[in-house]
Amino acid sequence: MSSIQTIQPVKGMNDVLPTEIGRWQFLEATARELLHAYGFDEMRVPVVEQTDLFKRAIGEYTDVVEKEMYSFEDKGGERLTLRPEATAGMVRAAISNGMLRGARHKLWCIGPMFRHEKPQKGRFRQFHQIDVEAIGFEGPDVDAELIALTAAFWRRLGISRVSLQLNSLGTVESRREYRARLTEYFRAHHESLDADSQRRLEGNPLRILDSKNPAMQSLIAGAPLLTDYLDEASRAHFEGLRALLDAMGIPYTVNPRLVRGLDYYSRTVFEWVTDALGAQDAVCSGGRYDGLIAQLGGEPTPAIGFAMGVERVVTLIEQVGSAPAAAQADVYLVAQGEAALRAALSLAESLRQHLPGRRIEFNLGGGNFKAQFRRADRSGAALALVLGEDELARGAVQLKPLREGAGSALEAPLATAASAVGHWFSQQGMSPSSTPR
RNA sequence: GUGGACGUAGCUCAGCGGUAGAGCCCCGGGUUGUGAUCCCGGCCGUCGUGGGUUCGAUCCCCAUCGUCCACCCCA
Repeated sequence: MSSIQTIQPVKGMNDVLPTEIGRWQFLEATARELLHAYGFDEMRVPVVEQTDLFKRAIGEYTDVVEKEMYSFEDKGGERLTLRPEATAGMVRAAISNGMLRGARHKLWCIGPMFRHEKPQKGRFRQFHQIDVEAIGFEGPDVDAELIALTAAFWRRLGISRVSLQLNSLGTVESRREYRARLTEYFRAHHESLDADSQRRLEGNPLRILDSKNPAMQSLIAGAPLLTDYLDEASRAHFEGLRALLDAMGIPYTVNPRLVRGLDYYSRTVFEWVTDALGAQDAVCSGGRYDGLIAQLGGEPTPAIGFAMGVERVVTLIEQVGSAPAAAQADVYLVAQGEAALRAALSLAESLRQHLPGRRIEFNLGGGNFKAQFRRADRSGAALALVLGEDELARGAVQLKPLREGAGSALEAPLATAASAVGHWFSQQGMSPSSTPR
C-alpha cells in the first residue's frame, strides 16, 4: 500500500472483472444469436443526447427525469444528458436518419444507462440494458413475437425463476379517463393514504396501485380497475395478444396493477419478474408506445419495445451456473536458458498460427522450473511444452501432460512440434477449452 | 432523498482499553530440470479518515467518507 491517496471508483459504477466476464459474454452471445434469428438488427446510438429528448419522451414529471438524470452543460452551452434508458435515443435515431415513412424496423442495442439513484442490490448508477424495439407494427402479433423472444431467451440461458406479468394501459385517452376516476376514488379516501401515496396522488396516481404497504392493500383492492376503462380497440388488441400467447403456450399472469414508470407506454405492457433478486424484481420489461414517435416529431408510427437489465440477468445466470466454464489455457510453454527461450517463443508463435482455436500461454518473466510448472498447473493447461538447454541441444521439445489419465511425457522434434501438439490434442479428443463466443 | 447494518493484510475473516493474528493468494527452500499433495520460511497492515475521552484507542464517543441492504423508484 502506498501512502498516495487512491482514487475511488464512482459510486454505483462497477468494474466487470475477468472472473465474471464469462457470464456477460454468455448472455451477450445468446442475445445476439437469438435476436438475429428473430430478424432483429443491431444498431448503436450515442450515450449522450439532448436533455430535452428525455424530458419529452419519458415525461417531465417522472422520477427518472425529475431526480435521476445525469445532466450537464457542455462547453458549447448545450444541455445534455447521459441516457437513463434506450428507447428515446433509438426512436430519435430512427427519426434523424429518415427510417420511418411507413417503413418497418426490428432493432436492438446494448449498452450502459445512467441513473443517479442510491445503489442497492440489482440497482446501480451505471447499468446495462439490452434494448429491443419493433417500429412500425401495430400488433398484437408483434407484441406476441417479442414476448416469445424473451421466453426463448430465458430457456437458452437456463433461467427458470422468472414469470410474466401482463397488462394493457389502453390508449392515452382511455388512460386519462381512468386516471381521473382513480384520483377521485383515492381523494375520497385521502385520510387513509400513507405519505408516499398522498404524494403520488398528485404526480402519478396509478403508482398507488403498486404500493407495498400492507395497510394500503384493502383500499387498493377497492379501487376501480384500469381494465374496466379500456377502449374497445385496446380491449381487442389485448385479447388478441392473450390468444396468441395461449397458442404459443407461454404462461402469463394478467396484473391490472402493472403500470410502468415511464409516461410513453400505451396498450400492452409486460414485465418479467423474479423472486431471486431481492427487492429489485424486474429483469425485463417493456410495452407499446404508439404515441411516442409522433410526440417526438416523427411520422406517427406504432411501436413496441422492451429493456432487459443485464446485471440482473447476469446474477440469475450466476445463480443457476449455466455459463460456460471460465477460459483456461490449453498449452503452457516452459523454457529456460537464453537460446531455449528464443526458440520457445518462436514455437509459441507457430503454435498460435497452426492451432488458432487453442489458448497458448508462454511463461513470461522466467523463473526456475518449479515456479514455471506451478504457473503451468494453475493456468489450467492440459499440456506443458518444455524447452530447456538439453532439449534444445537435441533439437526437440518435451510434451508433458499435466492432467490425470492423459498419458506420459514424450518428445517431439522442434521442427514439427506444432503438428505434434495438434496430433496430441486430437488423440485426447479435446476441444479447445477457451472458446470465446 | 429517508432508514438500518458494516469498514482490520490483495481476498475471506478472528481479535482486544496496553499500538495486531489465521486461512487463502504470492515468493523462496525441502527436490542443483519438473506442477497439483506435504513440510519449512518469507512478503503484505498508517486496524477507512478526522477529531474527542484516556497515562494509553484498532477497541469507547462524535463527525466524515465508503460499502451493503431496505424504503422510494426501476432494468
